Amino acid sequence: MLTQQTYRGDVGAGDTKCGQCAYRSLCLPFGLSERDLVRVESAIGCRRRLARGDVLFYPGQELVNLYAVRFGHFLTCRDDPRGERYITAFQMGGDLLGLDAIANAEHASTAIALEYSEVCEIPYARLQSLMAEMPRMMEHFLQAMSEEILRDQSAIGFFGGLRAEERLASLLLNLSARYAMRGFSPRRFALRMSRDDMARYLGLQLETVSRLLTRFRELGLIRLERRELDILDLRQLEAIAAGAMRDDLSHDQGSHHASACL
Amino acid sequence: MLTQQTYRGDVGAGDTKCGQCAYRSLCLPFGLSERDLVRVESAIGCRRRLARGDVLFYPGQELVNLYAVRFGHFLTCRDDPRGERYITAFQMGGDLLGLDAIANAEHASTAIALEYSEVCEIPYARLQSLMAEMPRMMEHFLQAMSEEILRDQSAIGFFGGLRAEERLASLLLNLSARYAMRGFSPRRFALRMSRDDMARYLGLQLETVSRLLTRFRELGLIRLERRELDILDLRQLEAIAAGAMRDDLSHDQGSHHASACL
DNA sequence: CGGCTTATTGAGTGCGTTCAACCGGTGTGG
DNA sequence: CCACACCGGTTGAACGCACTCAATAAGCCG
Repeated sequence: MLTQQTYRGDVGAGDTKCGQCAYRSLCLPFGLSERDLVRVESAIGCRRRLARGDVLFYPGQELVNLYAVRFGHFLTCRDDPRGERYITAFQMGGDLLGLDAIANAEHASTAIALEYSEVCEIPYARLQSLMAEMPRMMEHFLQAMSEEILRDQSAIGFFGGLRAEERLASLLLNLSARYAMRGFSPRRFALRMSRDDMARYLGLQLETVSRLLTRFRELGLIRLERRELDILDLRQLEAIAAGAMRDDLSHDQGSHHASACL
Repeated sequence: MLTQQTYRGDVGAGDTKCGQCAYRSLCLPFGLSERDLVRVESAIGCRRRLARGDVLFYPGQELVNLYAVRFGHFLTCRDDPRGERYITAFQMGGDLLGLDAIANAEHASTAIALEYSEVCEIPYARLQSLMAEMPRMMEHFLQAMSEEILRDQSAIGFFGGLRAEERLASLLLNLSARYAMRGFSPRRFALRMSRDDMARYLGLQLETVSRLLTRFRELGLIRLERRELDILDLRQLEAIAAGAMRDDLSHDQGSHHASACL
């Protein structure tokens, strides 16, 4: 695994410009005028396609490009002090990758495609000069970095204080909300990552994740086949994530009385 | 607690400029020429002093200033989905506060002084225009934000995969390294935060932290009286943080054979 | 089909929590 | 001055969640 081969090509032409991109309102061009949009487009390099398992960048690699996901999914991971791999985030269309590389001019984490995916290469040097010329652009980029900080800090909270079931519910809800923001169904989507990936993201063991998914299914909160997910009771999933019924949930299945708490 | 009263004053004059600041090489002015330094100084607002327990900013507060710690210590905290408070970081001299506020133009966390402290107010609007004029300045600020991302992501790793003893060792070593970077002793310093603060940072219970500190003391790794810390065996503390002797450490005190592993 | 990866399920253990008592220092008021 | 309360910290005992080890099942691909 972790092969480095990448599919480069199909780059030319104008049908892949930001103006036509599905994630225009989420990605870098967010809130820019038509005129500024053109300048952003000019700063963006070529597209790059990756197959499932391909590595987009790895720790120690010199920072040349940042990346924006055009389609597909990624995960970014690192090693803890013990050498164990953990996952810092899952990325989908419109998300930026590589922001943690700016500190030391080299990437600090590994980014791996979870499926056939495409990214826009954003040469960091060009981005810098663009930001120097366009305060609006700079501000937006700063916001994007700040959002990354917010996300990471939230993750710290999850792993510190929350139980396994609360963490998993949080992850499902997080994915759901992000798909909703992108115009997809918040109730029905595929989990692109393996159980092990989820576990490494949540700070759990894959067995625990598997067991919890089973329990959620038994409780009628979700329907799940392979990696195809249906969220049947979003409210209750939110209640679990919020830590309601800390004792309740243990094993009493079917009572469903907790939904009255909302 | 959490009183809002702050001691404002003693602002005037030039003896508090960046050029003379002890943390000049760590803080915003890092790597700037003398000429640029003056411009940075002009952008920095007044100093502000806080007593132990004072709140510097709180969630929802409009982003007006970022802050740099001149002396003293702070913690920044938030509430997890369950309403439980957790601590995202401890800040000391030269550290920046408030970077997570840029995303939504309002602060997302609470910053509390751990002792009598002073900060520089950095009006964000002025900082923005300054960055637009000085690419060097912008780059450095982006690096600072990226570093924050790196720190937060490392924290995620700690809480996901590490044991209680490994987390605590990591915290002590982290503080040690940061004091060393500031010219203080890496082996002898005071823990400015309570056991409960440490616990809320590490995702543990305060009882667990207390027990572990006791064990570290019994193992001869540290000397600890009240909050005064002496690190006696830095190597072994590093070994623990790295997860060496996962089984070893359990209860066999005094054998010290693990130091041979290095 | 066999070989491999991914996922599920079971049984037992252990780490950290939880509840609770106790201790030392500090400040306060009688 | 001492008695008292209070806060922060330490220590003890028992419980329970999630881990660990292990076996089985289900897809996927050659």
